[in-house]
Amino acid sequence: MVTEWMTTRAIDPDAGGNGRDNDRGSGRGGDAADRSDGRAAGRGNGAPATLSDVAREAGVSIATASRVLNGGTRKVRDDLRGRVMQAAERLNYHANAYAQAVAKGGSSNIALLVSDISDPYFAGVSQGVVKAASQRGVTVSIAVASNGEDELDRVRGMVATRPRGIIISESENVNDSSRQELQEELERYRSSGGRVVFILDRGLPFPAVDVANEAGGRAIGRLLVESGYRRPVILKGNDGYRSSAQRYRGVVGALAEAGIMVDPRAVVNGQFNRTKGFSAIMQMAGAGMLTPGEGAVYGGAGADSIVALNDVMAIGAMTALRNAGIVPGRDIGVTGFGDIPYAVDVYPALTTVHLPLTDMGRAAVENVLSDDDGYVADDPGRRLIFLQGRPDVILRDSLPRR
Amino acid sequence: MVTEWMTTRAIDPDAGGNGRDNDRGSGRGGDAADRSDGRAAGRGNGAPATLSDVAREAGVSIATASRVLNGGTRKVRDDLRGRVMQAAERLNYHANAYAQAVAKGGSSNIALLVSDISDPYFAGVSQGVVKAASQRGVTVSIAVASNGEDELDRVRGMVATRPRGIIISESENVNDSSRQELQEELERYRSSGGRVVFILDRGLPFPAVDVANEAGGRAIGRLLVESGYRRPVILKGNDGYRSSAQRYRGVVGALAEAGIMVDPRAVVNGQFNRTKGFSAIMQMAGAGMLTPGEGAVYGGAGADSIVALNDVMAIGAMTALRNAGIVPGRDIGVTGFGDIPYAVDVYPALTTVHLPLTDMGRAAVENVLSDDDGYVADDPGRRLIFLQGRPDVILRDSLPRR
DNA sequence: CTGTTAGCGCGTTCAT
DNA sequence: ATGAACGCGCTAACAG
Repeated sequence: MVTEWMTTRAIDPDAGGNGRDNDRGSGRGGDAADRSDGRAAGRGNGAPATLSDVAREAGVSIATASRVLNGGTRKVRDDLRGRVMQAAERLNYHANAYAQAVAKGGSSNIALLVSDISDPYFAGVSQGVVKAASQRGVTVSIAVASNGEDELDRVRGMVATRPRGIIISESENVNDSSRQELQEELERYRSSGGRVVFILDRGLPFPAVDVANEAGGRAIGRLLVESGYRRPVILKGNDGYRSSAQRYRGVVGALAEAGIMVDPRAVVNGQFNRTKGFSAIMQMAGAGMLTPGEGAVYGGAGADSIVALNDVMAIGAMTALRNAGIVPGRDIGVTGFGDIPYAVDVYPALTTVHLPLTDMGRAAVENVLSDDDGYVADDPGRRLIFLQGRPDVILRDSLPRR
Repeated sequence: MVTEWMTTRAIDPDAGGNGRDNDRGSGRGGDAADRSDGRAAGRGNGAPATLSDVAREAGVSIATASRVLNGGTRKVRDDLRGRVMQAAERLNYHANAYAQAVAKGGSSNIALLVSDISDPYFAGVSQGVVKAASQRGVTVSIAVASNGEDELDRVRGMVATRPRGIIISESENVNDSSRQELQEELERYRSSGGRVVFILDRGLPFPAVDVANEAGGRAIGRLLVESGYRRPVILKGNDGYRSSAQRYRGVVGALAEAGIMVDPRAVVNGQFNRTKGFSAIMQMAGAGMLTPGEGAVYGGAGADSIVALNDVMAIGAMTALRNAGIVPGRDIGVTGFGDIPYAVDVYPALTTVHLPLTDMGRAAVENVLSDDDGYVADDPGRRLIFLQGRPDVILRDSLPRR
């Protein structure tokens, strides 16, 4: 859409109509023939050096070359080893990762699927995955899928690359007609030796890195009560999303224990993104549901707080409040869930429950790379990897005592 | 480090003190041996189906199977085609991407290198890269490198995977002892058919997706002047970072035209991250350099604005100001550069210059996938892909007229 | 310890 | 139009 400003400057005005002298050359490897001696003038002009190039250059067999360049702990006479390494250096040899993968029937790559990298939550998780992976010498391919169908497509594409494992960190996909297919696809992948791990449990029969969602929700609920709030608006994610449901159950439960019933009109089912948080509150404010008055929630009393089950929703909600002339923190308290990095930078700083984003990513790759995925079919309980034993609620200024 | 909270908990709260029955066991997965005939009963039990499995199942040659499943526009009799496709479906065949890559001598993957995915700037760019790539059917592998040495390592790892191209979006690496090596490595990669594209020019002889940095800086400078500010503190990135230098030149130039000289003590060389913005301002405020008084900048007059050459620095600076009891927007104006998504959510909302993050990512992959990389050795000016012809400064509340 | 020889899964000529 | 055979770059048995 916004492509108007895009100015891919032209390249070679004068080259004009002249034929393209694309010597894409090579085409087929006339091979052997023109590769007279393998030394294309040392200029890295042609294709990258191969193992056999190195072997020839070093005057050894390709097997030997393989052994010194990659083969782990095999023994090779020192002089040969030296020659090989020098040759490799000289030819700037880099093993062809694909060929290796084909030969040994398995890559050293893990696939990561997220809904939206530009969301701080996923960005944090991804950062953890990528760093942990690279520390262990495995690469990660990343894909984004914004809806259920995309998700299935992406997963299919991923299994084609036969990664060591697939890590799925999607926020939600509901009404999931493709859910069944997804599960089947993943099960086939697993039965062929692949590992799949979810980040945040989605109720599918695979291991998942999970956190104390319900306990976190309860903690928020109690904090609300202790801080003197009685009339929260709750911003949840979609109903099909377990984490949201768990958090919701937690806060509602804690509230109930204190004798507080939340007004059904005060709970909005949205999605875990900033836009939804923003628009939901804009709309409620516009309808006069937030501040005391006729159409207000809680029988006209209005809301005294907004409990978002996700940080970005909370942040969107805060700016919506401001747009509506309501001062977050002063007029209405706000809480989030996740503790994304910029939760401290909004004003007032966001009170939220901390989630160890990058560590969640790390835990996922550790599981993928471990020998045993800890999955036990008949005991669903055994397939969860819990991080964050007790929830860590971070008190900041968006929910002052009142 | 922070691993203490990590509690790979058993699941059930009530399961109480029971011992952890970690049967890590398993060791190797056996297998391999049992592949007697390749046909593991059709059940997806064994290894994934291969092309020849499909061919056999369909009663055709592997070549034919290849043609219908992948081979573009070849002609195959309809009945055969049908049988093949059914067989593929039944066996849940997915082409082995690695084998394809080896066979045709080139993958359909591009590598992306960033400094930090969890930084909104890189997250935005990455999102653009990944989405654009997947629309074109190419996968992207991502790696992070926080410093110059890592960068070289990662690049080396990347070339091993022989991607179609390498996109580098690193913020900066200074005192770069490895810079020369990096360039050589990349040149070898290119001479072997690879494409490399930088996002934001770094002065290396490769195409780069760039934006109107200096013009943007000038726009900010002029806005400052027009809005009545005279005593800015400038938060730059590292000196070796061209984009920072360009932006800096722009604002200083515009200021100079208006007869404003910036106090040398008021410019801090940092890095483009939130922490640096935060700490720099904390420190200056602590030293009394910001508010009128003895040690203040501008001969004791203090600063009336903070010009951060990057959004996250600006955001860090704003919360630092608050910590120091200075109200951003009211006491001191603030501007950023980049327009990351959450620039609207800080308070006051950040005035900044817009950068089309995801489109920058997209442009990079388009260049990688295009036939001609537009690089012309002898005319450095010709190797840039400009986005955003005229800078778009977004007026918000952090820099009110005064 | 080193070199030979089979494959790995797939694309692609070359005959048929 | 279809199939047989070879090669991609590399690893892994197997000999020597």
